[in-house]
Amino acid sequence: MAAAATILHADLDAFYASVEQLLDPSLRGRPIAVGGGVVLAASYEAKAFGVRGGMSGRDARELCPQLVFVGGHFRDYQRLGDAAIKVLGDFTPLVERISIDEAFADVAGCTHLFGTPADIAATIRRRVRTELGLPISVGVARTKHLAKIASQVAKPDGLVVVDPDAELSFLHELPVELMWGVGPLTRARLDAIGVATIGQLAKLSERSLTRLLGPAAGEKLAALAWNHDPRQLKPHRRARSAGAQSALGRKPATMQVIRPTLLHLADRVATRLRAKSRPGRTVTVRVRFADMKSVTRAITLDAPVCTTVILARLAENLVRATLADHPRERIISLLAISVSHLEEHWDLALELPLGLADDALRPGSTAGIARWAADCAIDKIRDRFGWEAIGYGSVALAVRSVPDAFRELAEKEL
DNA sequence: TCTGGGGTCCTAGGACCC
DNA sequence: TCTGGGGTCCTAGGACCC
Repeated sequence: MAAAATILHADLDAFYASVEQLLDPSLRGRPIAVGGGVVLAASYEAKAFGVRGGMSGRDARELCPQLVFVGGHFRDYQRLGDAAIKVLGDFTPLVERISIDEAFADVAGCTHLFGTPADIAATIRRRVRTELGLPISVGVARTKHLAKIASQVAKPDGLVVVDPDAELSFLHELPVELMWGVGPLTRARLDAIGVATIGQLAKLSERSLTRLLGPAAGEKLAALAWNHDPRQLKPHRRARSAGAQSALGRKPATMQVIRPTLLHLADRVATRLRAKSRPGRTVTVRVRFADMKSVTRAITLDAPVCTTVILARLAENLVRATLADHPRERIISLLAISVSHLEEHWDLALELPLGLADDALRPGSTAGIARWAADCAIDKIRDRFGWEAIGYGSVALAVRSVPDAFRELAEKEL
C-alpha cells in the first residue's frame, strides 16, 4: 500500500491583484495590474489577455487596453500573506513558507484531530476565503513536487488531491513546464525534440536526457518524471544570503554614479544583517552593462562583515576591478550587492574588534569600532522614527524605480 | 525604447592540503 | 615517460523560482 498523501501546497491566487480587488470592490471582475513601469502582478482577468508579472507596463497595456493600473498596498500584502500562512499553522507546526503567498504543510500528525488531508485542505480554503476574503488554491499529495503541481492544476481557487495510487497517470499527462526546475530554456530544449508532456519526458533514455540538459539536471528531471522526489519539508530554513540591487536605466560607469548607489545598497543589506546578528564573509557584486549582460565578482574574507561603510568600500573595490576588466563598457544598467556565508549568530558585542573585517581595508585601523557604533546609532533612530529619518545614500534614493515597501516583501527572513 | 527585485541551487575549474 | 587521489574552499556564471 502506498504512503498517504499528507503534504499540502497552498498558494494564494494572483495574490497582490486579489488584495487590491478585496480592498476596492470596484476593481473586482476587471483586468488589473499592480505596478506601473513594470507589472508586479496581474489579476486573472488581466492574465486572460496575456498580461504577466515582470512585463513592462507598456507591453501590458498593448495586450489589454482597458487594463487598470493600481498602486500597491504593500503593508496589506504582508499582513494578509502572514494571516493566510497562519491558518496553515493552526493545523500543524510543520509549515515551510516559500514566499509571501505560498507554503507547504505536512498534516500527517493531525488527521486524527481535523479529518483527512482533503478535509483539512477544504477547511483551509474556506477559512482563508471567509476570514480574509481571498482565493487560495491547495494541492494535496504524497510529495512536495506533486503537491506543488497539484496546486497549480487547481488554480484558480481550487483543490486537487492526488491519489497515491494514481500518481503517474496524473503526472504524465501534464506539460513539462509544470515541473519544478523546468524554465524557459529547458522547455525550449525539450520542445525542440518534440517533448511536451511529463510522460514523454519520462520515456526519454537517460542518455538523451543528460545529453540535452547535462548529467545533474537530466538525472534530476528523470527522477521527478518518475515521481521520485527526495525533498523533505523543512520548517525552519535559514537564509543563506542577503542582497540588494538597483536598476539604473542607463548611467555612465563613473564613481559619481557608482559610489552613492553602492552606499545605498550596502546600507540596505548591512542593516538587515545587523538586525539579525548575521554578518557574512563573502561579498559579491554584480554589474550589468548596457547590453544587459552582467558580470559578478566576489571576495571571501577571513572575518564576517555587517558594517555599512565597510561593505560599501569592499563592494566599490570589486566594482572597480570589474570595470577594469571591461574597459570598453562605458554604460551600466544595474548594480547589486549580495552577502553570503552568513554566520548563524554573531555576538557583535563580544567579537567586535575581529568581526568588522576592517583589516581588509585598512590594516591596523581602529576606526571600525567607531563605524560600528555609528551604525548602531542609526539603526536605533530608524527603529523609532522610520527608515527615511536618517542614513546614507540619500542621493541614490532619487533613482529607485521600486518602492522600498515592495522590496521588503521579497526579503527572506534572515 | 525598455526591459524589477530578492533569493536558491548547480557546475566547472583552479588552488591548496594531506 | 608518466606521474596518486581524495577532499575542501573559492570564484564566476547560469538556470530557475517567487
